[in-house]
Amino acid sequence: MSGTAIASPWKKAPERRHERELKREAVLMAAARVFSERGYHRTSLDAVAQTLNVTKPTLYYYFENKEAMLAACVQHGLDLVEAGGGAEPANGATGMARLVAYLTRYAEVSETDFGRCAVRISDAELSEASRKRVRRIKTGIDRRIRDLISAGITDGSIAPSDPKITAFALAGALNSIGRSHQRDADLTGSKMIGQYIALLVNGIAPR
Amino acid sequence: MSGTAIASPWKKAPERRHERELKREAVLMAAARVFSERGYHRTSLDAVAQTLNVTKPTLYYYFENKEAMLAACVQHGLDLVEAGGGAEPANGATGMARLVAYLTRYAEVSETDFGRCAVRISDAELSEASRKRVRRIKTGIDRRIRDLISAGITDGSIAPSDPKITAFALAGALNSIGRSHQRDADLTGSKMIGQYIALLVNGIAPR
Amino acid sequence: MSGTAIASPWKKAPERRHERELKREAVLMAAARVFSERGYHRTSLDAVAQTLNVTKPTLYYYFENKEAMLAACVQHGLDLVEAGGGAEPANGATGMARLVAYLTRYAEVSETDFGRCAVRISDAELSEASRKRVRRIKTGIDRRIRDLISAGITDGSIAPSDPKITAFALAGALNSIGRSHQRDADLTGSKMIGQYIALLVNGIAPR
Amino acid sequence: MSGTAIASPWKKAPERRHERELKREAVLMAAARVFSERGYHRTSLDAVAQTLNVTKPTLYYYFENKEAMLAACVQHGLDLVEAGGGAEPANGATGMARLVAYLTRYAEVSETDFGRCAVRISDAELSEASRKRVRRIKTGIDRRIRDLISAGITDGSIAPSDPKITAFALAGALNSIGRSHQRDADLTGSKMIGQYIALLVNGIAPR
DNA sequence: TATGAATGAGTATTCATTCAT
DNA sequence: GATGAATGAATACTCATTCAT
Repeated sequence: MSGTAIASPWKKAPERRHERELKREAVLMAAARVFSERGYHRTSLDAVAQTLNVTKPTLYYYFENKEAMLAACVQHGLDLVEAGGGAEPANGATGMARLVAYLTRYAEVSETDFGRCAVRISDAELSEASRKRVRRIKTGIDRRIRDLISAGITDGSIAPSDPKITAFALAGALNSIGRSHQRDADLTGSKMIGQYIALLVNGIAPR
Repeated sequence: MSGTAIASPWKKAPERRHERELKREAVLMAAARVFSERGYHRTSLDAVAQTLNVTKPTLYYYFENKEAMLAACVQHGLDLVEAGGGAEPANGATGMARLVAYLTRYAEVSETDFGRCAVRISDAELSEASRKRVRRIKTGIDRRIRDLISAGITDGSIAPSDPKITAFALAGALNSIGRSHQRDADLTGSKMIGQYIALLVNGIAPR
Repeated sequence: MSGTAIASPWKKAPERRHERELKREAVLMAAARVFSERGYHRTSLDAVAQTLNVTKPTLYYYFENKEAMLAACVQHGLDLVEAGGGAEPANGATGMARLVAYLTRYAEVSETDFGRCAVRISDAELSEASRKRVRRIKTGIDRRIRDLISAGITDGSIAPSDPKITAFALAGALNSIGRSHQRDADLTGSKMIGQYIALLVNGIAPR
Repeated sequence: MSGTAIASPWKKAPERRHERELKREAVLMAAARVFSERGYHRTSLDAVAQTLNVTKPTLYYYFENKEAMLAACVQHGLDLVEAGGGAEPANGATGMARLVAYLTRYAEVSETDFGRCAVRISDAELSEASRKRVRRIKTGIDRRIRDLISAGITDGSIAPSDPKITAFALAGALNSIGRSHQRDADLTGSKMIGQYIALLVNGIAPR
């Protein structure tokens, strides 16, 4: 045997691609954080760059422009919701149980930077192209919630109501989580989410 | 007798003050409309001025600066909520009844331009000064809701819960009304508000 | 009589409008000068502003954007050519005489800052809208030259040739005046223009 | 005998140098094409690189910087004119004949990408350094034309005139060929060049 | 040789704000 | 009261250029 291979100082192509991907993600996370903290319009790309110890043009190496960064944040936030799973019809649970699982996931994501971006940014701030894409995802989520409600109504686990309005109200209520400024520990965290959803499930009237 | 008084071309002081007040309100309404339509940061003062057929500097005669206009919009929106009354402890109604009345009012105001301003602007987008002012008003409303909840819990008309979280959830849920883009007729109007609040009161679980 | 009127310190509306017009022209002249000296792309609006002792945003008060300034320069240069007159068919002169008059005017304008702008800027640098406008004027000038050539050929004062190519060559030749860097006194001024045009009229071959 | 030589995977030095030369030329041609199509300043090095399926930094391996590329284009264009020959005093032809040959060559080159680069770039758009270099080459051509004119005047084949102005006018007129946007077939090609030069030789006045 | 990554310097444009009139 | 004019400050975006690999 002719000895051990010497570790090459040059990174291989796949490794490079992976590194780039990592950096892109880092940019995205930084952006999500700053956007959700100071608002999209009040945030300059300089601010984003600074948190990464990079210069502004570097950001353009990873994203076409500021709006693309925002769109990616929003999209990522929304994707996280779907990525949670738990809403599959197959698993034998009641509509209510599946809905609660989904809403919990939704609420949890709303507490992340990405979720806050998704919830805080008005569609009007996105470019036509991004708007369409985002709208499609949001519609998907809305439909998912409506379907779960309908299923629950059918199997008797949810009280009859107009699924459209109910879905709108539930999502809207949960959105306020991401919209609020989470300085208050009581209004953050999984315990709070539990109470929050329990409220939506049971209402405020005594049973 | 010393003859009839000649109509002075100069208006009297009180009349002038009144006129100024009227114009100030006109500016405010215009601002509320445009801000709520395009978002505060995306709206230039030129746009506000244009809808009034005035020039930009004129606005400065009525408001110190752009943020002051926004703050006034928000404040006005929140004032409208309080102005609705119905939350007075004296009138013998249950906490629940008074809470429902208050929330209804809240929801209705959320559909106005002023309400949308109040609800759509994230605290993060305001300067420190305005942020404080707005926060104070919002805190007032929050306290009002909490108090009503507590009263309801005490008189048995509302199920026991943490008033803080419940108030947060209720307000948040209603805010989504003002935040939504009211293109959908089903998701606007007083009928919808009724269903919306009924949902919050009764929850989605069957009773 | 109750005395002489006191000169009001406030300028009257028409005077104001006039003043604005003057300033706009001043901006245009400054732009024409700088553009023609350093080239459109190498000239920053800061440079234009500096020659006027104004700040950059002031320019935007008079022109929509940089390209609009350029377009106005070009248009003004081309307009100057037509404004010269002398090409009217009515005046009994031969086609040749009228052509020479027109070309002389053309050459003279080419020596001005506006003319140099018109001649130096490629159509490609203009916006679609400006391009069309400019192209229309240029076509008009081209047609004017062709018509004069045709008239001259008809009345025998000009040798027969393809008016299209001849017009192209004449205009092209004269354009080089505006394109050259006039540091050389021998290659500027009316005397030079005379010789230049005489050359085009008589050719270089001995007669 | 020591066996057959193994073909080395490394290319010999001269071959390498040659390859490099070829690539450098490829870069130059690509640059000339893009510069002449979109204008020097409006063309980014990315654009040049793209047409070669290379990345931007690669260009720097062959040229010091962007301006050096432009200068090389211009120089190459002007070299092409000289390379045409035909202007040698020795061959017994008249000054006029030699001048016509030279101008024809000049016009032909003006229709190439390199020629267009040379003709389209205004001195004002270049840096001081490049300007000097380009100016020197242009001066060389100008002198050549003047000499031919003088020779023609001397041998009687060209009408007496100021060689300086005449040379300026002839070159200027021919430059317009390269400057025009050759969409019009009538205004391109060798036939047109013939007519163009005939016009300059004979003038437009009837003989 | 060629490239991925990063950057410095520049530039057009917007907009809230001021002020003399 | 209202406006024309002007400005300072900010900011997104571009691009030639560099350098380690």
